[in-house]
Amino acid sequence: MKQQAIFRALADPTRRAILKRLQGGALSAGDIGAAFDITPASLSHHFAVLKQADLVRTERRGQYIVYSLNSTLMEDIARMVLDLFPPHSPKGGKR
Amino acid sequence: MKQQAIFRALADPTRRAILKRLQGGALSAGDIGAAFDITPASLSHHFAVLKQADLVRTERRGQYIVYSLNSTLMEDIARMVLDLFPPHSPKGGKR
DNA sequence: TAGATATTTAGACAACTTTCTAAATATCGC
DNA sequence: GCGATATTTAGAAAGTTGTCTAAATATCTA
Repeated sequence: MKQQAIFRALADPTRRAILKRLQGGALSAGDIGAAFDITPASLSHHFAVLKQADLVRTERRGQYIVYSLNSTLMEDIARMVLDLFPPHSPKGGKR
Repeated sequence: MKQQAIFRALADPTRRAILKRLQGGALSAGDIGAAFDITPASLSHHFAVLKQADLVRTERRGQYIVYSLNSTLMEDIARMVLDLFPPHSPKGGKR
């Protein structure tokens, strides 16, 4: 798990917005881009960063390339973040 | 809560290492810096970024300036991150 | 196969970051 | 108050990032 790639990917607001946009399900690059005032080329760059961090997965579907969240990473990421802070209630439990 | 400041602060490996170093308790700027091959001036810059994100607090103690984690932010940050991904098991439960 | 649509790659540029050295500020002990 | 120690501020250099335009690649439809 490339911690640095993940933190770096999350540092940009456009990329976080892309992730949010994908919460509803997979979308084509174009459909994602429709929400942003940015060129397709710039979008593509952000996708590359997200992909390198393995935060999104791609699948070509005919003419389109469809992006989806890699939500299996979620717990890892949460752990990564929590790991930066001292334990609250050391074992068993959240809450 | 300045989401952007927080994500930006976490994006740098030196700053994450500083946070880890503070897990054991408050330390002076110099004590923190002892672990890094970096000038005091550069360290100070990183402290400023962490402070701006409110991830650390400072207190002058005589000659020293003592840094400590603002761990009350921890849950907010975890939520911020998890918020980027779709809910796993919607209500009640973790695990 | 040709033209249209969707996306990425290449290359350039401005803005921001990380780092440095040098100088400024604050506090301590004498 | 002076000199020493601790930290920050200022200003500059090198590297990285986010954006753009132009061109390349892939797929669809006719």
